[in-house]
Amino acid sequence: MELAEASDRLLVAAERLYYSRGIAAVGIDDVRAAAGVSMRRLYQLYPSKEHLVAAYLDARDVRWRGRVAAHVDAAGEDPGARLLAVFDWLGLWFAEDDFRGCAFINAFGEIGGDSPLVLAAVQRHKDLFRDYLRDLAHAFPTDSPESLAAGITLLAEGAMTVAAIGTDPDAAAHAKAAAHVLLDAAR
Amino acid sequence: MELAEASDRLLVAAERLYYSRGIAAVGIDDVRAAAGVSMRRLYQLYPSKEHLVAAYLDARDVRWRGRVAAHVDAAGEDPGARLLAVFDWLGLWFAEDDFRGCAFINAFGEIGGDSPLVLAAVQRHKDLFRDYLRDLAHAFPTDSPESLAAGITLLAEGAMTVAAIGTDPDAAAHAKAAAHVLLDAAR
DNA sequence: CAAGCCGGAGAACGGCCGTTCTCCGTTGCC
DNA sequence: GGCAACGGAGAACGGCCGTTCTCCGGCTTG
Repeated sequence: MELAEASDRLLVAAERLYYSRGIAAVGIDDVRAAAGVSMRRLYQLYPSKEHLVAAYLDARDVRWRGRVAAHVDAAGEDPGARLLAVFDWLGLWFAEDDFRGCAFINAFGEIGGDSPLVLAAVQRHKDLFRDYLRDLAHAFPTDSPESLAAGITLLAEGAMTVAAIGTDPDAAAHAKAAAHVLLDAAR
Repeated sequence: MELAEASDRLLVAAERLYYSRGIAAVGIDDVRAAAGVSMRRLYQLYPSKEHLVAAYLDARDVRWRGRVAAHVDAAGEDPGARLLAVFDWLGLWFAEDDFRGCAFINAFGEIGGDSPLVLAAVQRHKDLFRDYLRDLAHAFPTDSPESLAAGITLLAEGAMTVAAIGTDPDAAAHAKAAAHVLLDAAR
């Protein structure tokens, strides 16, 4: 098996297992077995579990932000509609069967303090998401795009937490309604 | 040593260690040693680590909500000022040296899926916090206190996440500004 | 005083898991 | 055809940790 294929299979298996069961609860050997890759290969590609977890988070970051952006792009050109589309996508995500909260918030709670690599991957993701929302806010006609972006970001992050922990199935809708108020006030 | 004193000392030690280092990273023996309690007593009071963790979370819930309520009460009678005081308190909390994010969000990420007791304690806390904000919102002169409460809750939860993971030292101030917009629009 | 229960200290046990090592079959090369 | 490098499979190692057990000193009680 080639390195590239082994790496792909490991990351696919890692994402499925780590996201659904948690990082600490999944052993290296579980990922290895699910991917059908030998120990030797695994340690050749990722010299420790920490590296594998960081790679899983980076891969998930790319996929996750890609899905958000695709949904936003499908909403058209209007800057307000594009900002609100983010919350529509969150609603779809929260309703998925295998939704278990934000993988990055979970990873932070699990090993954020103990692993510089994982912490950096989590912060990278959150920074990129915030930057994306900031770009969307800057396309909106307002005098204070930064304030708007900050409010939108907080609503989105709050919705992820509430949807993950609480039992409120409408977290995304509530966040969208509040975002609508912020947009109206900013215009 | 009496049972009540041993329990107190265990919970004090557990809160300090679990919150600062994470639950999985702290062994039963670490808590036991810090509390100066024998193994026998510990397992007599809490028959497993899961029980001890749930008790730690319950104790922290009471203290944490007490601190919030005290700060809100100090803000006076005006319903708007009381709602905004929540974010002032969050700002003070985020600035504390030992701030490491919301203990309940962290606990959820760490073992939320694996421990019914811990999951229940986390949900209990978030429900109670949400109910508290809902009460504050119902004292505010508006036609839609529920929407207001939902928005405030999301901003507060989002601020905790951003303050914990990100490097933005002004998360609470941004959340307060957005909350102000929601209040103005609701009035 | 004697005897028995209580509880403290800490060793022991069992299991899990990240990491490394060993064995062996295969493959490519001269 | 022989030989060496590679890599797959999985056992072995080391350490950690939750939980239980053993030993023993001291306090209580009749």
